[in-house]
Amino acid sequence: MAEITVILPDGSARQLPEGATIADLAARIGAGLAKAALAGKLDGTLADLTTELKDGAHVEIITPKSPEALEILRHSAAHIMAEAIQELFPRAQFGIGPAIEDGFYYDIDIGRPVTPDDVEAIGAKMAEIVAEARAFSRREVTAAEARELMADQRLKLELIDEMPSSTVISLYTQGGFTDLCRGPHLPDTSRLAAFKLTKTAGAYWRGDNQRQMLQRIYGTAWFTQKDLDAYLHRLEEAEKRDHRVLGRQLGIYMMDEQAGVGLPLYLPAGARVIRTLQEWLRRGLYQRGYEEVITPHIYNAEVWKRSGHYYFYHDNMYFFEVDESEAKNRSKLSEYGVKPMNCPGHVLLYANELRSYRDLPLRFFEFGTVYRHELSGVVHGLLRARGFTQDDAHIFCREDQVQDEVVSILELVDYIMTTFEFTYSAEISTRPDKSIGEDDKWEFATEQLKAACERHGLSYEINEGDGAFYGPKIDIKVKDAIGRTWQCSTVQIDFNFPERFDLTYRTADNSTAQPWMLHRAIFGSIERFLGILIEHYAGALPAWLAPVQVAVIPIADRHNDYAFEVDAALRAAEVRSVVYDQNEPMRSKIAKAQMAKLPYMLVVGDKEAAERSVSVRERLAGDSGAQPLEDFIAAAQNLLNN
RNA sequence: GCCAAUGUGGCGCAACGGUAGCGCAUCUGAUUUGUAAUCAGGCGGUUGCAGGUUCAAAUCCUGUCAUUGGCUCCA
Repeated sequence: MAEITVILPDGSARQLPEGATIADLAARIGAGLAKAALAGKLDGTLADLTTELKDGAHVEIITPKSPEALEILRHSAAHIMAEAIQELFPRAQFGIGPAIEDGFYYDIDIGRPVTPDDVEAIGAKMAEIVAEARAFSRREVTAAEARELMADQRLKLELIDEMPSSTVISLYTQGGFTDLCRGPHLPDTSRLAAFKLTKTAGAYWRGDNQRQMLQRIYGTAWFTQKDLDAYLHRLEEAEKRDHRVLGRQLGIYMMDEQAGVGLPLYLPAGARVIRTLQEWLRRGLYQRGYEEVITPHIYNAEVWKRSGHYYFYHDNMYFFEVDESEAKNRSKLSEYGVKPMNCPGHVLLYANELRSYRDLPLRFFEFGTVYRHELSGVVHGLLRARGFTQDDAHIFCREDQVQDEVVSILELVDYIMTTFEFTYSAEISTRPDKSIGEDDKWEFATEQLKAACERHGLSYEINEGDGAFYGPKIDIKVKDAIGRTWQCSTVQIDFNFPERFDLTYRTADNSTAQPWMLHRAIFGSIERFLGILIEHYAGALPAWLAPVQVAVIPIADRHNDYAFEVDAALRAAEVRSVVYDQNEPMRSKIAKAQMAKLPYMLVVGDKEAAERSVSVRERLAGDSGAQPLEDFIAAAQNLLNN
């Protein structure tokens, strides 16, 4: 796109060549508000144009190759796709077709599913439209006129109906296709240089699962073919990092149809990593004044009724009945529910004894394995499973301690995320429509979260109405090595549980008060976090976390004895070591260790056996020469134990 | 749960109406290797499952289960 796009105060856009002047722009606008606003500022090029004009009016300048220009390109691509669909399926109904990250989509209804052949035909038709350089033109109509023009487009009519009848509606037309649209768009279809239709999917109209499912066609669009190729290459690279692929290659976990959907089984390497992560976090939590507890996996249904989960989440929990009568010919059925979270256990522990204000804050943590009957369509490897382990904690504290506790949680989050080289951002979610509790409590809790973020120097965005039903929360989103974001940590303030379970403590003046309760998880789900780590590091976990840290590689069979001696010494020093004693050339063993992404390889041959040394090869740095075995072990202990 | 696509030896793939083939891995033998893959031979599948069409089905149809990509959901 060689044009600068100027979006005028009325929302319409003009494209001018790079290097155009403000006078050129004024000439293109004709009479009207914008021209008046530009009066007296006609000197210079568009680059000199200030976006704030007279009387509060402003223009937006979109330069070539900017993110805004890319969005225009993609939005136009959606219109071009819609035009192609209309030509191929004249009776198609159109929903919405926006630009999205990396591309665009359009929701349509052609009375049947969209097949791969259809997609190919649509892509080919788009190429024709692009080749014909059909101009985009804008015009404005009243809602009534729009209704008339869109008379056979029931989905569009629905959109028009939702706008106030006084709204001026803008329409964009290219070729024979007209769409309701705010714009702006490309000057003509030939500017769509590089695009590809990527996938189809069903999507509910207006995102409402009670309504009709439309067919969604996704595409991606870029300024140049080179950009498109680079994008497709990026996708391939991301696929190679897929934790499900690497999880298999590295022997982390498996799934088995016999076990059930969304229930991973951890292989030795996976178990090692998970236990290492837990042990590391456990040490950090003890240092920070947390106490570990262990609570049941199942509870009598009465507990879930009291907490409200029995009613709120019944379909997403696993309930079962047990006959508890030990006498014959009698039955006494009890209902139990498998825990979908760890809160009730910690609440019961709190209520076990009379608490004093001096006891607070009380911080209970647990690696609690929970089960949630997630919809079959949402399970995804370790990232969304039906069984997973939370690094869960509940902090019971006085009102004046809430903010300090939140700050210290944020500090812990920072320590953990920094360890894994994640950058992260925060969102504060406020009261949803469907929620419980008094306004002043919500307000107090939300203010505490905001104040804690500010004290900690963490900027945040507000996610209006996205809190839990019982309280507001801070969500932490981490950004991985290839720029994707993942939701991990969460801090939630809760006043529902303390109320429902009558939690109290004795105050300094010997009265009774209700504690505040914080829920927090740092990893969120340990297995999910492991999945993210695998993708973040492309399977090459940091040495301290690697399931196997060292491969001892004997050059020939006669070096096996020494290799096992080295292995035993490493194991004695708590280094996770294996011997590659297969009857294979050393080079082949090295290749295998490299592919297993082991951090260290110790090559031992005649020379090493004679002088009791090891030749060290690092996974990334390569061969770094021989050193005495004791030296390597001493260094390894520092390096491999975080 | 909804829409679509896909299920072939442990893993990755081929055959797409004429009763399954390759690579890796595994096993056996040879080889004894100095920093990313030594050679040879062998084993292994009634093509997710259940029906149907056909002289003939991995291949076509129906159902079902699972996986994948989306949608909705995620306490």
